[in-house]
Amino acid sequence: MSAQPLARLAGLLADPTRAAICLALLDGRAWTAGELAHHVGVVASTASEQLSRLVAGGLLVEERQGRHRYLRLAGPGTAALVEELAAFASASSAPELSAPAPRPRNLRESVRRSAEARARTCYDHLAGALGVALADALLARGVVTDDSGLAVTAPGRTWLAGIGIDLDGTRRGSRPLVRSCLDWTERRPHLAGVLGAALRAHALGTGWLEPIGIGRALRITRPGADAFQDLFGITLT
Amino acid sequence: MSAQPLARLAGLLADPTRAAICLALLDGRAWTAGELAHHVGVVASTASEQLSRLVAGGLLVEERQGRHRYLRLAGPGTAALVEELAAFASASSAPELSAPAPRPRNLRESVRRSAEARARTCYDHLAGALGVALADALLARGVVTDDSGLAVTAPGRTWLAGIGIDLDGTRRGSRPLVRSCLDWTERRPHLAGVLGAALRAHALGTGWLEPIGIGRALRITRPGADAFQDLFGITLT
DNA sequence: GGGAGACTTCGGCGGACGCCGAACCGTGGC
DNA sequence: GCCACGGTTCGGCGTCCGCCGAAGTCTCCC
Repeated sequence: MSAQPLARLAGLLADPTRAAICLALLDGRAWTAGELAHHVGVVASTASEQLSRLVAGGLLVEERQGRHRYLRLAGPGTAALVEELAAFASASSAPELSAPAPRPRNLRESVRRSAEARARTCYDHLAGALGVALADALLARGVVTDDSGLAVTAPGRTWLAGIGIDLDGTRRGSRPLVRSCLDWTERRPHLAGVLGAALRAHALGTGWLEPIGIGRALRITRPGADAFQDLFGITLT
Repeated sequence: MSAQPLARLAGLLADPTRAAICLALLDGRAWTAGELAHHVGVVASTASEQLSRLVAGGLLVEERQGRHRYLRLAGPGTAALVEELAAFASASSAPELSAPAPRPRNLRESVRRSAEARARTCYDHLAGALGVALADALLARGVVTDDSGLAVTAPGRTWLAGIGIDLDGTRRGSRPLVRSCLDWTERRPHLAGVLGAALRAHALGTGWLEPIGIGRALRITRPGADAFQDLFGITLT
């Protein structure tokens, strides 16, 4: 109601350093303070201050282990908020907000980017070309419908259970069962929410996907490619 | 992807004055620059600067008429974003973010607040005790379901058409048919999206509700009270 | 045409903020 | 016990930002 809380929350994300930290944490993992400092390009002391601020504001939670301080986003709700703001910002038509050409600086960077564009983690669900293709496939097969708001159909639920994804088993607090999340590289929606998280967990659990290095990029394994083809009709180029 | 756009967008809402402006505009109307300046308690020149900034950032759009400059939120998406952030901020458990006791300063203010708590506009849909009661009623009657994401049921659509609310007629771009929006006074969800907007439009069009003064508060008329009772089973205290 | 009113531009003030380097504190390894 | 190392605290610097008042521009109305 009052403007103060809104301004303070927005203020937490209003700094490029803090914003970059939150975006990095969208990969869903817990990072150490040092990793984050290096990743966003500030000195350790600066990162420490900003991290404390984000924790105090409730956006991040910390976990201390020995001489390390691990940080991650406070929860799915927080991740969804950051996602949404980032998507809105990058989709904004205002030229004022568009990025000043963030092109890759070297080959390594370029390779990483193309891998991320193909398949990556977005907090706890799948994004990139694979994520968007999955969303399309599930819509086309009637597992998910968008008639009046995104929803999982009754037959869809059964079908998912048949391939080992049990949505009933997952306790859902107030978290939506399925949610749309705008994909930054594809500029089209992929699936988040409980279903999105379950899909990612299943793909990693069965070995369809595996992480590449420490980033958020994912590799599609040989059995994974077969599974996506057979079950979802997705042919990967 | 890059942190810059995110930080800039958040920065627009990171100032109490700009945040208050956006919250005021959540009533869905177009305000003049002077009204906004007075409402948020800054001098005209200050408001002018901040408004220009919000327009440049794409959050607001302006319309010049004679010597007046009318401002409103850029669209439903923008309103949803502001709503969501505000809800997240006020629901945040972090004591750091909670408001420092914004109690009413006089009787007039107090009266206005209680009217707003009963029924008010939230951008283009209904909020307050009435908004929440409507959401409950529509869920209880099966017009809307929350089984797997909020959705309008097939019989619900027919029932709505029967009382004069035609959802098919409204062109929906990428806007969700029905969406949940956390109510600030009730701390429970009410209905937004195309359905929420249609409900409000219908209630105002049929005279069930009428605006009180220039604020966002709404008065429930005598026929309105009857209609809410007969059609939705809502008894207003 | 003159004047009132809505809005904007500009200069300047004060405070807040983000950054860094240096010193400090704990933990873990040798 | 010592050292390396991750992280934190502190002081200080420069910048940015929001605010106001005063002057200026434009529109409408008489």
